[in-house]
Amino acid sequence: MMDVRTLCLGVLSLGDASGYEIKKRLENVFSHFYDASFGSIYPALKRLQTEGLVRSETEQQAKRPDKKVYSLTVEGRLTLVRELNNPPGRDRVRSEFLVAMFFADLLPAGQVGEMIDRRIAEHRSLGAELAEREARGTAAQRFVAGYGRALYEAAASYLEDNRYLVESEALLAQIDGDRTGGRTGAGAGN
Amino acid sequence: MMDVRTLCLGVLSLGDASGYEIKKRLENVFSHFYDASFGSIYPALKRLQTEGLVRSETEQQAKRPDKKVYSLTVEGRLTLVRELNNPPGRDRVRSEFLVAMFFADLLPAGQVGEMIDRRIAEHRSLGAELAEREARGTAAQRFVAGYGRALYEAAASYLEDNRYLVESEALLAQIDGDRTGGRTGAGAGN
DNA sequence: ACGGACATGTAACACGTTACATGATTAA
DNA sequence: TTAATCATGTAACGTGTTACATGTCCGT
Repeated sequence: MMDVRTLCLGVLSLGDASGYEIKKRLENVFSHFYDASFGSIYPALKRLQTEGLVRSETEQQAKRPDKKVYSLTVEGRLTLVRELNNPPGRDRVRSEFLVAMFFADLLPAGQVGEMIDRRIAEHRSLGAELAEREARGTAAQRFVAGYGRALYEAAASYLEDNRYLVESEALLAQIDGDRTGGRTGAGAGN
Repeated sequence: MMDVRTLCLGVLSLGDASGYEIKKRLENVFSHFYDASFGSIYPALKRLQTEGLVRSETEQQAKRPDKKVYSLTVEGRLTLVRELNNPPGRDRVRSEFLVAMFFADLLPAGQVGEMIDRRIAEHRSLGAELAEREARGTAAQRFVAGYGRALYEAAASYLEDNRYLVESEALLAQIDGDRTGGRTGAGAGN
């Protein structure tokens, strides 16, 4: 069971950090394929400490709340390695976008086109972000960043090449007209 | 908020079905990018019914528990469309595999190689499965299946092309030796 | 005799999110 | 002065999983 706790151990294996810093590092690095919030990180660290997998030193700071800097114990490092060695479970993907595409028949074609436009732009930009990260870090870190970038690019390309499948109405309406202009935002109120 | 309830509405928009059948259809179609279990589907249908979004007819069956066949109401269909029209949130990916790769330095290189071998095989096989599905269904359904297939393929190719980044030890040990043979399964105990 | 597919449902549990509570510093 | 960053933590809530409860039929 790979949960927030393991993730915390992992981040700590790269260097000591406070709960706050762990969150930041997870955002930088893992945000593309794993999420975690303060509400899960702080309790996780607390429990890891009672289990002896991490140790903390309170660093007093002037004008700021004390900072609890955590570090891995030997046991914690062993647990991490054991956890990482477990055969990884299947990736879990939860994509509202793909659900919407699956039921594209129920949506106005223009709306579908807009969603795809946005998605392509998002993926290109996220891919570019990861491409930058691919230049830095350890080989393993570059490997993971590159993986993300490759998938974002593959997704964007697929969308570009196959969008006609879900935009049939638009296809009939304007065979080779401009694809980006002319659509008003449909305010989908709750 | 795109949850199991919306998914149920979606499946029902393709035809009436019982809770059990909804589960099966979700398995076939969505299993690659969305999960749902009986424990979430049955309560969801119940609540959808009290909210008037679905209607049920009990079909009596000899020698089997009665089957509750659900169908969408007009309101349900409207709700579904409204929901699908909401700008889709970001995809959530949770990959134990990528977490393990990120910390590959902590693992024996052989172990990493094995994980990658398995992952490539899995992705190729899941991709092939989707490729079959790509031949059937509506255009939208083929679009989504194709998307999945494209991503599985991209991932598998990336892993093949870049695995050396996380297998440096293995790389030093056997420059161009056979990559698949010779590794014994390391029993990763609990 | 055993497991798997069919069929529905509940309860306990795990996990994570969001919002709340508190409070200083710094840049726009 | 308003928002953002730094900094920790709790409580309520939502959502989903797993296991349990029940029972038949069919294939091996």
